[in-house]
Amino acid sequence: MGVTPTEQPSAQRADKRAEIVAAAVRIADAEGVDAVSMRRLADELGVATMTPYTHVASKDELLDLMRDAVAAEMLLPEPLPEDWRTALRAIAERTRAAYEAHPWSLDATPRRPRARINRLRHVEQSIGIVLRLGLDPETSRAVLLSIDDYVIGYCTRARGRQRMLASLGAEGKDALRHLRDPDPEVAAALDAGELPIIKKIAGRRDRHHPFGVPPDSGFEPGLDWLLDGIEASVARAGR
Amino acid sequence: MGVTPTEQPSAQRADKRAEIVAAAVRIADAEGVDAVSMRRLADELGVATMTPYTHVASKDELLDLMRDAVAAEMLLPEPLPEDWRTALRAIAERTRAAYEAHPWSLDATPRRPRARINRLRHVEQSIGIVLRLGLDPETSRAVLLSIDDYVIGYCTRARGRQRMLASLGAEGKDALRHLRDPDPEVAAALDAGELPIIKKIAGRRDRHHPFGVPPDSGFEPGLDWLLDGIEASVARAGR
DNA sequence: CCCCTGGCCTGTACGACGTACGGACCGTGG
DNA sequence: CCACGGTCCGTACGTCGTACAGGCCAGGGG
Repeated sequence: MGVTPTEQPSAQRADKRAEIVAAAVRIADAEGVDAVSMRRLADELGVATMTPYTHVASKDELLDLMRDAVAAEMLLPEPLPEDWRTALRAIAERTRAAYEAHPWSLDATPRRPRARINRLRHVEQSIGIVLRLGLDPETSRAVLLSIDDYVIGYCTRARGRQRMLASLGAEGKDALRHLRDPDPEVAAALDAGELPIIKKIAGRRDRHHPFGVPPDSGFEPGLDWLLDGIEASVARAGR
Repeated sequence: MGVTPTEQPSAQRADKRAEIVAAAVRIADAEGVDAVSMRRLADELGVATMTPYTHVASKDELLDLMRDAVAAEMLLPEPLPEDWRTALRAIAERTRAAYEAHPWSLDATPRRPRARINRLRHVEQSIGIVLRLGLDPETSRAVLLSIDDYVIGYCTRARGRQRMLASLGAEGKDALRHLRDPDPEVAAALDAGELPIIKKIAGRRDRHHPFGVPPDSGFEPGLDWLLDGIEASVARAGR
């Protein structure tokens, strides 16, 4: 059938778009998403305020494209490891690294999510691995999504952590105060003997860790537990 | 020691604050966080634009308080179930329900996270359960956080899903088009035979599900796998 | 050859946002 | 009675996303 090539947007136009997105990503990496305004972006590109709109429909679309640029970094070079567990771990780790390098991409999700190419490539890789397990489609989907969920959740919390440490670092020596009497309500609850466990732990923390914040418990343990559970489930199904 | 009660802010002041926060939550529930502007909030309260600032330092603090209001809904009535696994599941489920009722609370995280009372109460409950496992503190923390991560990740993805369905529903019959030719780049990749698995699955989807979107694989399976992994780990440690 | 057309680019302008600030009001203690 | 501290109000500033109305220029048809 004569396939009309779906309105291909001419290579140079695509290049300009990519350039705009790359500049936006650079700004976001360096100064956070909030620093990415259309005016700032236009300045960065040496162009008038409204010019980027020639290549990008709206700021929402721009953010969507920026997220897809991050998704490109989640792709693992083929061929993937043969063992499904090793492969899923590798993908999860790569995904974590991408989110950690561009924490802003976890921030606001777009109002109107569209299926972008790199996100789809990433999904394609993951599905490919999961299908090797030979589970029914329903369960396969659940495996894929549960791992995704864990990774996203971990990265979201890690970003919050990072932000907190940054703000503590910026405050200098008064940093601890922020933890010690955080809020009148909290202070009252602590005095009243509510929250006994937290009170005990908080006391220990202040002495042992910089800023009173213990090191992160890490990405691996939870991922391993999840994979253990999946593996056991696969073993049961395979009997 | 003469404890000065840390500047208690007088009951009526606290009431006003709570009223403001409640109104903001109401707006966010009904129309999304973006609808919560200080002007709109003031209107809602029948008060001048700047008046809420008498009781709330900034919009960031307001958002923080709104999130804490959601955290209050995550609290489980005492006494908690005796079995640790049942209790953790109950907390996770309750947390999921709270996020689902107020999806906006997963949106932007505050620049300067403070420890608020309800969040702390929620953490206190969770820690209490995890400590029953008798693991070393490090591992206990990992257990707690990994479950948290999974829940947050799941809810984040569920929110995206919900948003997508809403936007598809709003578009009427053309909804499917949005999935069928999502983007020139994607169309090209599909034609070129990249993404074979997705192509096959997408074909199947369109026929079987409303809007071509399959039902969610659910919260339970992933949570169970994670808990299975944790339980096995506990069993090994307890030998 | 000219001229016209269609795509890129520009500048100005509008409405909404968060919030700084200075003044008005008002109940309470000296 | 007055003065004062806390509450409330209105105006105003700077920034944001973006609608819109032109300007520029290359390339193709008369």
